[in-house]
Amino acid sequence: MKYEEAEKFRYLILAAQRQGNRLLNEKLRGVALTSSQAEVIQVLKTYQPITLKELGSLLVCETGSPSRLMNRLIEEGVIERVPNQEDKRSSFLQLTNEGEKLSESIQSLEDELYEGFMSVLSEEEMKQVNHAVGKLMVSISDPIALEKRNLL
Amino acid sequence: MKYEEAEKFRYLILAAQRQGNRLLNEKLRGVALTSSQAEVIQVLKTYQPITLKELGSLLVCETGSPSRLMNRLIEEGVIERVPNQEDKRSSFLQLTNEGEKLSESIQSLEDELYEGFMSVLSEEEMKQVNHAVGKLMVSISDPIALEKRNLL
DNA sequence: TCCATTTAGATGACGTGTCATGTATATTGG
DNA sequence: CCAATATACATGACACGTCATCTAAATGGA
Repeated sequence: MKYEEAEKFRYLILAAQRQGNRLLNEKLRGVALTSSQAEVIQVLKTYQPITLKELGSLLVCETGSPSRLMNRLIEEGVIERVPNQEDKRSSFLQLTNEGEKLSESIQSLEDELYEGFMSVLSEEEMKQVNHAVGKLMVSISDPIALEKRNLL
Repeated sequence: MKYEEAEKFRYLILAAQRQGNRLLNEKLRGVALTSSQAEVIQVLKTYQPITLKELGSLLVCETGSPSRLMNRLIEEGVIERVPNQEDKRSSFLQLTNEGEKLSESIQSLEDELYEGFMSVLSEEEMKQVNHAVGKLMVSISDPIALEKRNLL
């Protein structure tokens, strides 16, 4: 049982991510968005207008550039492209009016999620988890998105 | 910033799951398996022979029955089906010899992962995280797989 | 016994995460 | 200035996670 706690750690992180994701996706079903789409909208809300590359660097642990994710949101009229005169390879992304409205709905659904966490865990407990997991992230990966968004 | 720690918590869990998954998948590339396939093999190693339904209940937070995951592993000759005379809707699943061998490789790769965690986090820190996240899992979800596999 | 219901599993559909590769535009070294 | 390289993004491929739906076998009550 040398690795007992480490194994539990691994699977609890997996379970938390899966269950949390399902919970959030259920909440988001009402506004017909996925949790990934919601993350994009919330990032744009704060950082727009930005290029796809910049957006990618702000999404938590997204590797490739999220072209397809964007395409869907553009088709749905939630996000729009603004040509970038300085560099024709890219364009700037920003929320449409509809996107801005959606952002508010998302915010309140996310707040519900956070309330749920806080009804089970004390702030102290969350800080302990955040400290430990944050250390791990710094050590095993490039925590750029987390740093940029002040999530560390 | 009412939800500051809760938001960090949320994204750190996401980041940890993504990065950890990438790390493990890199390690598993040498044996041409994905982390999901590896989990199936390791569960079977311990609990075989079991039906697909039982397997599903042992995988961490798998919702549907993992038919397709199984089909690939059966095609690859890692797992085999044994007819179930008692109930012809299902069959028993077990590792082939090749599967048993793979299981040992997987174990040592997972141990590497755990060593990595332990080089950054103390056992005490992991216990704190496990306790807090475990509480959350019990409260927001049905933690059956975690309980069955003694991961709580 | 027979039919309705339940259960185990398979399958289609959709969005995502990930990697490899392709294409157009920028940049840079000579 | 131009050719080689780098960069931003798009796209194809593949496996997953998730949900809805379908099929076949088991079960249970009339």
